[in-house]
Amino acid sequence: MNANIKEIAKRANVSIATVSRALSGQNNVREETKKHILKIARQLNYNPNLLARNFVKGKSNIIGLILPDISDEFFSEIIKSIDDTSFISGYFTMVISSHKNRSLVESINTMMNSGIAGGFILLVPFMNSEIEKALKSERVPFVIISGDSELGDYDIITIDNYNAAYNAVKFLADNGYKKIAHIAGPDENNDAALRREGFLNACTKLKLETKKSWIVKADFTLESGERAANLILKQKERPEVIFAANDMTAIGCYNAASKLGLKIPDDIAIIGFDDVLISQYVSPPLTTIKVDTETIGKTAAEKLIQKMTQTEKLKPQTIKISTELVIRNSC
Amino acid sequence: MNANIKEIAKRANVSIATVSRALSGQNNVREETKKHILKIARQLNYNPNLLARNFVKGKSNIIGLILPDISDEFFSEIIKSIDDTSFISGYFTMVISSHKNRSLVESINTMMNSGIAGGFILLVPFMNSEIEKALKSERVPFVIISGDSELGDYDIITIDNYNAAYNAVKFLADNGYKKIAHIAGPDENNDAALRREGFLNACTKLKLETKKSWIVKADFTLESGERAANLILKQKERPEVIFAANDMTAIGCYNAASKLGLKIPDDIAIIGFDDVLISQYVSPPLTTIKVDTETIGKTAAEKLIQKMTQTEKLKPQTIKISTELVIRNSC
DNA sequence: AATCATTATGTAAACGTTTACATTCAATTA
DNA sequence: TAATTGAATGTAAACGTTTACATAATGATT
Repeated sequence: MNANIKEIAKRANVSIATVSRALSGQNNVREETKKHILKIARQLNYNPNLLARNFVKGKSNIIGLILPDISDEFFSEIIKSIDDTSFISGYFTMVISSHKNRSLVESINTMMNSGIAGGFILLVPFMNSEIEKALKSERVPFVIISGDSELGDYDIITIDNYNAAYNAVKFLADNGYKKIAHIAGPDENNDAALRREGFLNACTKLKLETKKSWIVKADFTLESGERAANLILKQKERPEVIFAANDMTAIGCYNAASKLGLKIPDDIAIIGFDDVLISQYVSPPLTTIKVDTETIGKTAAEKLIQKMTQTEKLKPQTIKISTELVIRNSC
Repeated sequence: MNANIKEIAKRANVSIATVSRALSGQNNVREETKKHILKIARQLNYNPNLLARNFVKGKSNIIGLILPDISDEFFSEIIKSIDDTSFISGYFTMVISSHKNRSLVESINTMMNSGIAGGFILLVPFMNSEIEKALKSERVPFVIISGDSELGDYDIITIDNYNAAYNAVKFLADNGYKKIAHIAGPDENNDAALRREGFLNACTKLKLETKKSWIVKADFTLESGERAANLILKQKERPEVIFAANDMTAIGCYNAASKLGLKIPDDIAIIGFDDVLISQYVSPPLTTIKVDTETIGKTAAEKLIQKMTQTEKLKPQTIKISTELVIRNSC
């Protein structure tokens, strides 16, 4: 059985109100009394009942984290970063992933209405009217982590996909590449769409050669990358470099190249996106664009906590997290 | 503002007790009344206040998940699997990772004493007296996921490290290998210790040749694996195969072999442990031991929920999750 | 010494649920 | 018909905390 403030009050010979004040670090309690109370609390190994506290305060110090149905490196780092940041400000992180048994909308509704979370962070690759509707009540504050900064009038933390892609292509141009292909991600994924847009605009602006048959869609998996690379590399005219929408796709290109007897980067150069762990270990190490997951998580948590603590409503804000080109040996 | 049972009671012209009973699906309420109440609840878009419910029931439907300070593939899969399983039984998953700002012991204490979690799952690679002490109160039920099944008198979900290692060596023996080396994990890591023990016993039993200089310690990282492999492969007498304590170490061996001009598996064969994502993509694909993270998470969550729901105290149980040899081309 | 301002402490209500116990009402039995 | 049972519903307390308001104690100012 855990001790409670009533018990402490009895032993310290004061009222529960004084105990509450002493323990929650308020200043309107005599130094001596405070010390006495704290001592007894320590003796009893007292821990405040957070459920009671959250309940009576009408708000929770739990931050919900809604994840879509995928598990990858990216998420475990985001989770960690959010948990780190939340903890420092006295919050807990609750994970609620969506999957066959629970839809994203259901997760949002739970976070929004059960009172269990004081705010939440929503990771979504896309937006639709169902989600939009679930978010409308705004009963508890939230922020969104997404590849798309144009989802609507929300607080959004986003990767600067467009500029990252643009600059990657610029880097390739600066290094003398002229003929460039792209393996895109799934259509409905906003990160993918923006990377593709950045690629296309850079090609036009920088006068690089590309063509329809060099732009192949894949779905972020290694296998789809290999398939797509095959389609590109078996054409009569071959590009000098492939810009893959993510690292796994890029590694798929490695496989395709290897099977076709093409040397990287001499016969075909490759650049990826994400900088996943493997990228530095493939051979040759993959040049890619590093996404700073730690900053993303940290920024999202900080923004959310800001919203949770301040009363006046601020205008929704989009924060773009910049990326970094990691130059290795694949181009 | 969320509706509450008081409001529903008023509109339905019944007492809050009846509303509570109707909503929590108890049978001692007239069918007609129940329907009426549910209808009004739906109209008001009522969601029970989980904080209040948990608080008054004196137990929480939140499952805490305490993670050590590492982020890898393994964890994100475990988290997902636990969350999946918990959700089906009506529980939430709260992640609390340990790191520079918060020690493992502190995490345990929070879970144990704040009332915020009704139970927790502890992932620990080792046990010490501090942790032991924190666990002693047993104020809330918990289970442990660990490589060591001999941590103490706890409910433990564990990988069958010893037998997995033993069988891996047996597999090598069956395939004609006679001279075998081992790159071990850190001393204080129990998974590592058991794998090493399985290796040693198998060598003795199956009369395989190994020696002290062929057993080198590393720390589960790729770099340490490369270093260790170098120490082994540069000796006058070279083993035929290296059993690495985990896949990352094994991939370190790949690097060392490649730099020494040794062909895998002809000059030196390699076997790993874990079956991380990369393993199937390195060249040649790595033969390794697959750890079924999904089953681990599921089993842990189910065991915990069982403990949380039943009153009588059962004898602590150790559940060993078996592994599976994934034969690829590295030996 | 009397008044006022300030600080410390106490009293009691409030948060939204669940649930033990009490009550009512109708149906069944003697 | 009276007594008994059982189901449906109501009443009110309880959970542990915070906090508005009331009161008491202290110190400062006249």
